[in-house]
Amino acid sequence: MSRRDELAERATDHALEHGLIGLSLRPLAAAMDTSDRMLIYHFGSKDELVAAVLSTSNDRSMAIISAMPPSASVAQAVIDLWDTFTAQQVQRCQRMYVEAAALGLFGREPYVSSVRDSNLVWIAAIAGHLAASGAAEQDAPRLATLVDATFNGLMLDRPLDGDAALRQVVEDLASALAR
Amino acid sequence: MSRRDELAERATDHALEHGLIGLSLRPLAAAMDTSDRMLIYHFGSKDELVAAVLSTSNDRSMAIISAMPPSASVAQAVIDLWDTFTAQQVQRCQRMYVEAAALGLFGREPYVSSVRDSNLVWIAAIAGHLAASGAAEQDAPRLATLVDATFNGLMLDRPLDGDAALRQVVEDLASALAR
DNA sequence: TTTGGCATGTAGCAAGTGCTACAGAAAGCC
DNA sequence: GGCTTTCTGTAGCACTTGCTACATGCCAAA
Repeated sequence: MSRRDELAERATDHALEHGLIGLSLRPLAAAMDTSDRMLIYHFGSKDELVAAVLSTSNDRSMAIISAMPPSASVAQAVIDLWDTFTAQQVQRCQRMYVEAAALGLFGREPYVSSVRDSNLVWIAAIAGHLAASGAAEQDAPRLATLVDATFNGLMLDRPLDGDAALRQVVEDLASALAR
Repeated sequence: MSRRDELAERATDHALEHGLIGLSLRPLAAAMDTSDRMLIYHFGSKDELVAAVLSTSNDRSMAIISAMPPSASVAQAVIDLWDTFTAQQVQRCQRMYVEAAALGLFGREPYVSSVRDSNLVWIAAIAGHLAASGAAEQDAPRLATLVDATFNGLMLDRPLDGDAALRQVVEDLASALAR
């Protein structure tokens, strides 16, 4: 693994823990036992570092979501996806994705591009799981967009509501989609 | 209207236009034909300014959503809410709300508190409209949380997908909830 | 006319930002 | 040995950040 990749992994760990909004090179470098100087050297600019971090994070969550076995029904798939989604590992990645998407709301780079890249493969993975769980092939992408949007929206509510309340809402969605 | 309120209104206009995440006092003050010095004088701190801006923005979108006449059905209510939600005026406020929620993802103040305050009355308003449109009273709050989360999640996708695609997804949700 | 409070302008501070200039170390290749 | 390439440390630059010290103008009450 190249030095750059190693730094990307550790920077991703730090960003997942402390957030993407407000991320700055010096504290990040200090936590990684290196210097801002080195980060710029290996990544060229902060923007490229951020892009690498978002890509790394996306790879991690994709690996987990792609490994899910098919669910017994579409409704069950929604529940299973939520459980995976809120598992520590994926949930952090998704939280950072939401931060990136918020940073991209006004078109700022590198966030828009990174979010677009992540979103494409992510939605495809969700759609794949839904299709494997019984959803019609042509409905899967839109269904995936709906489910993903709802999950991300609920993520924004996490600091407000308890996880139990959010799960209840997901169950409502699952049963609505099943009928 | 006090000077402070007037400044809050104009600061809100600016924040809705340029975003909350990178908001800083000097450019904001310059756009308002005043100085950072004055903003701090009237609001005490940047945090209180931000709280005032979020509160003002919330008041504005609440005024619009509260004025909606009941819809013919729950499904139609979801569609109507989306159309109101994406109307220029409300959509900007909601975009800023999403920014604030993202800023609050790691517990940072004043964002968490402001988001909590806004969310409470906002969900209540959505629930009210859904109930007025035929939803069962006891289901309305959870339904409102579901609809609101989905809308906010779709807001994050706005820079990626076209509005037509997002509306399609909302229609999927509406028909799923109707069945 | 003096006093006192509200509002404002000028200047600046300490800290933090991304990034760079420059020098050196280490390691492989001739 | 030299020589180039890759990497790293020190120091610093130009700029922005939220916020403050201080002096000043305005305007109503005493």
